[in-house]
This record gives sequence, structure tokens and C-alpha cells, in this order.
Amino acid sequence: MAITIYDIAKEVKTSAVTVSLALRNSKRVSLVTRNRINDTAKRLGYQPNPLARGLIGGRTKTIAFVFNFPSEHFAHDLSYMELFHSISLVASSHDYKLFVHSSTVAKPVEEVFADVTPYGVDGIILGTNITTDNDRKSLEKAPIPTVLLGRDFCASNTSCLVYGGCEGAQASVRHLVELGHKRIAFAGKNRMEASMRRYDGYARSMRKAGLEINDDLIIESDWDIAAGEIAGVKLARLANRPTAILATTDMMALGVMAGLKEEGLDVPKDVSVIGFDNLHISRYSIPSLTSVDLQRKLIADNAMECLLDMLKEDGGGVRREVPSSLVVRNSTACCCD
Amino acid sequence: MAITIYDIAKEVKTSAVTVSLALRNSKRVSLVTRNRINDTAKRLGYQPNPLARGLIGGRTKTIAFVFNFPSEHFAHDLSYMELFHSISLVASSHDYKLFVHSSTVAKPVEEVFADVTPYGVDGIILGTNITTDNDRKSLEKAPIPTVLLGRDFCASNTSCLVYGGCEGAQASVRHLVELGHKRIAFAGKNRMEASMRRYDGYARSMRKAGLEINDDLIIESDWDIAAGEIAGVKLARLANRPTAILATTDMMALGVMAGLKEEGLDVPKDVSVIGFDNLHISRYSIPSLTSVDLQRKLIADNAMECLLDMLKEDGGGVRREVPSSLVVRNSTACCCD
DNA sequence: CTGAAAGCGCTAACAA
DNA sequence: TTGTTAGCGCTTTCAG
Repeated sequence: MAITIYDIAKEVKTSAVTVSLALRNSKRVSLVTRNRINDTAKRLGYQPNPLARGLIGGRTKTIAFVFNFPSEHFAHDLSYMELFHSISLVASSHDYKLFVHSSTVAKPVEEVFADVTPYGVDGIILGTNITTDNDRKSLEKAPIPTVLLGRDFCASNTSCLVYGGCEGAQASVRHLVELGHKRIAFAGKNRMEASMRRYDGYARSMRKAGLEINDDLIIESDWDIAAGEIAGVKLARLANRPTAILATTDMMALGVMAGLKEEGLDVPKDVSVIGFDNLHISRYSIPSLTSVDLQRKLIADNAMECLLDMLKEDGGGVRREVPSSLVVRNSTACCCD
Repeated sequence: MAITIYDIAKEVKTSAVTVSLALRNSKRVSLVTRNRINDTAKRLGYQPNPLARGLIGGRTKTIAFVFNFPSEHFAHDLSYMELFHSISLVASSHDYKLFVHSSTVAKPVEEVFADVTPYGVDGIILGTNITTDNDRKSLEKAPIPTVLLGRDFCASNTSCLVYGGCEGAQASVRHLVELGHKRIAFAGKNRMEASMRRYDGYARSMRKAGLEINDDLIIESDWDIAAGEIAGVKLARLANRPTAILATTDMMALGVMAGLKEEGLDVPKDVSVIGFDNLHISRYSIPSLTSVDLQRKLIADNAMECLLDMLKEDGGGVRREVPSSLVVRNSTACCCD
């Protein structure tokens, strides 16, 4: 059996309560006994029992990471995977453990809360779409501190992290314009909040540069690698084809490059391609992919910070923007048109 | 507050104990009351409290998924990511939740147990290397049911799943031999158990086919994409270069293809390449990659089954082999030499 | 067949 | 400053 506060109490000849207080550094315990208790705790290798703590509503040093999207996407969504990785590292550096919750289908947020809270997690880092008013209502009265990833919505107990939206797309368009491109396509527009933000940045920058947004050059689609391939082929076959393509994700961009290649076009000579996410593998594609880096380490740090802040004192949810940055590689070049 | 057995007891006008028994379908409770209890439980939306159960050493319906390798690998090891995904789906289909534990460094197995057991998990699905005798000893007296992924070691409370080793490599070599290849390289030999098994299969099949194993054609290295690129370049520059390359992982294979390309060689015209893992993205590389499919769904099912078996009655650990299968795509072709 | 009592490890409230 | 009591939700033991 593991060491409990009773074992320590017996050793130090005091009561369990005193031990409990001392271990949490309460000043109600004299410094001498506090030290004695902490020393023997260390000596005996005491570890608090998170289950017992959780049972009485205390902290368990556990955070739920919830991926509330249709499950087929999970493994394939490398962006989330890498984000998950960053978060797991940050969490463990703060001595928190991650409780992962992913289901086969996207659920109402309310159900997510119901699924997760019985396990006594201290907070939730939540990747989800907010589709209904009910979702919004659930988030407004979140039962435990919640941090939303990439969604712009905060409330008394839910913070949000906004990243990689508008400004990443703007930087991309700017980069392409500087390279002399005019016919710039946008591949992977859809109803996802992230896609919409990216499209928004694209549209704004196009207008600012005095370029027209041609409907033929806007591909509405999913944003996985397969959709990218289709988009690449489609754009390649246009009479008036684009000289550059902005894809909503790196995966999509990889697919786009494949599609272009199938149609006999060379990246970046004939067409420049930019992705979004800066996945680990994007450095290694051929050609290596120019991409908007979401800065996952920063996102992870911010998520953890938000959570710890909310946990410390109910300061309420906050909104934070995490900047992204364009990483230029070999899939973009001067426009030769 | 959530519904407890006391709430149900009050409704049905009986005691909490009876409710507890009834909910677990004990025959010590009469069928009538049992039904009444189960009905009202359902009606009130009762969910057992896993923390309370865990506290008294009972089942929490929680499994730890442990990735005990240096953390930088985690996000980049797509193979494990996809496996993790499969396992999370299978777990949730059995109504289990996953508790994920990954640290920055690979720890002794004993510490892994110490880290994870306080949370009351029912079992562990463990990805780890077994490097020391201490690790072996720890696994021999595993405190809770444990399933080892891809390691060949079982004991009273630890099962193991062996997969994608020898036989996958053999199928690959056979395939290449049938295509007329003779100078077949092996890239990514190292001390990892999986690599050794794969190399073993390679060597056996080469011998069986009457082909010599040329030391120049064996690349000892890590098996990530960067190492693959280096290996590809190296092999391309050999005076007597191989006509086919077996890589220990898909990532490595992708790197190898990049390296070959840099050296002006075409895959599969000049060189055939085979990977190991059959990652989701490998379908989309250019050319699409021939690869050994580990059949993660099967692995996940088996892991869960092993765990449930051990949980049911202490039947002791078992060893299971999970077959893999070669998926032929466009990175392999007839030898034109 | 059913129930009362005790305890898992911890902490909040109250007493000394 | 320290200790006692009670209770979180559940299950095991033992008594009715």
C-alpha cells in the first residue's frame, strides 16, 4: 500500500489533519512541526492520493484534453496531434496529468462536460466546434475551468485562445504579392471557424493589394489531403489558372501539390503553394512547404497559463491571441507570368 | 450534484447497499427490486462515481496509455499517434476512458507504474523499451494488468503484443525479389527491438532467396525522416548502388525517397522503396509508398481484449502475435538493371 | 433476501 | 497551535 497521511502522522506522533495542513504549508501549523512533517513525508516517499482528493471536490492535478470532432479526423489531424503533444509536455512540466477524451462523434458541449467531470479533472482544454446555442449556453456555465482552442468565445469560466487566423493568411498573401503574384487562389474554404478566419485574412489582403477575388479561384471543400489533391487538379485545369495557391492546412497543401504535379505543373516554378500549420513533416515535403507556423509551444503555454489562472482565483475567462508566423521554404517563388 | 446510490435508495425505499448490489446485478437481490432499482437508476440518469470506486480499489473504467519514449518523438512518431487513435476508439467502445501519460524522458518502468497507479487506472497499455533487468523485474510484478506494445515479454500480470516484425520484412523482400531485385538495401538498422526484428526478417529472406547481404547496403541509423534523407543520399552515391531499399519506417522511407530524388534518381524507375507502418499519409506521397501495414485496428482490439481478459480473471499474461500485411503501391517496380 | 456498520484517503468545520 | 468529528460515494463484511 502507498504511504498515507496517517502513516506520517504516526511517525511524527501527531494527527492526520495536522499532516494534511502542514503538507499544504498552512501557517496554522508551527514551523517546527511543519518541517518535521514535510521531512518525513519526503523520507517515506509520500504521494497524495488524487482519488481521495477528487472525491471531496479537491484538486486532482489532472486536466482533460478533449478532442470533440468526428474521430476519424483525430489521428489524421496532425495539427491537433502536435498541439496535443505540446500541451502534454507543458502540463507535465506543471505536474499535471492529462486525461484524454475523444469519442467517435462530435457531441454537444454539455455532454462533454458530463463525460469528463465525474473523473474529477481540474479543468478542460477543449477542441470543439460551437455549433448550437446550447453549446454556447453550456460554455457560459462551464462547471470547471475550460480553455477553448482556436474558438473565439469566452465566459465566466471559459477562456479562449485565438490563433493562426486572419493575420497568418494576411502574411501569406503579402508574401505572395511581394513575389509578384496576382492570381492567388484559396483552397479549402468551409464553415469551420478557422477556415473562415483564414479566408477572411485572405480576402482582406487581396483587397488591400488591389487584387480581385475571383470565384473560380476559391475552392470550397474539406481540408484534408484528399480534398487538396482534388483542388490541385481542379485549379491546374482552369483556363486562367492561378500562379499561387493558399491552402487552409498543410495537409491540404500537400494534396494540392500532388494534384498540381499530376497535371504536369511544377511547384514552385509554375505555381507557388502555401500551407497553414507548419507541421513537422512539411519541412520534408518536396519541395519543402512554405507555411504559417501556429507556434504550438506558445499555444500550449498560454492554455496552461489560462487554466492555472482560472484555477487560482476565479478571475473569469479571458481571451488571448497567440501570434503565428510565416515560415518561408521552397514551395513559393517569384511569379514568372 | 450528481445522482448517487443514496438518491436511488431513497426513491426505491431501500438501502444504498441493496442499490449497489442491484446495479451490479447481484443475485442476492430479488429480481423485482433489482428491476425497480435499475429502472429508477436509468430514470434518474445515475452514473457511478469512478473516484469513489477507485478509492476503495475498485474499477474506474480507466486505462492508462503510456508513451515511455523521449518526448520529442511523440508528436513525430505518427505510427504511435495512429495506434493511440485506434486504441482510444476501441477503449471508448468498451466504455473505458484513456489516461495519457507521457513524459519528457523515457523512465524506468517501475517509475511508470508509480506515476500511474495512484490514479486508480484499471490497466496500462504500455509503449516502452525494456532496457534494464530492473525493467524486466518491474514488469514481472506489474501491480496492475499491463499490455506491452511491440515488445516480446510477458509475465503473470503483463501481456504482450508482437507485430510487424520479421514477417512484414519477409513479405517485403519476397515482393522485391519477385520484381527481380537483387541488391536490396536495409535502411534504419538500430538497437530498437522493432528494428532488430525487421532486420532479422530481411536477413532471413535474403538468405533464403540466395542473395548476399552486403554491409554497404545496411544503413545503421535512427529511423526518422531526416535520417532517411541522409540514408537515401548515401545509398544513391554508392558505386554499386542498390536497386531497392527497405526502410524501417514510413517516415524513414519518405526521407529516403527525398534523398534519392536529390541525387537525381527516380522512384520507382531507378530504385524501389518500401516502408513500414503504412501511415495515413503514405498513400499520398509521390510516388505513393509501398508499405507494411501494421493493422492498428487489430492491434488495438487485441490490446483491449488482453486487458479485459486479465481484468476478468487473473489468467496471467499472454503473448499474441498480430499479423501485418504488405500494401503494394507505386514506390516499387520491376528491376530494370 | 435485505440492511447496518465500517472504511478507502483526504479535508472542512468545529472544538480544545 | 493542534486534534476530533464527519463526510465525499462506493463496496465489503457481517448481522438480521
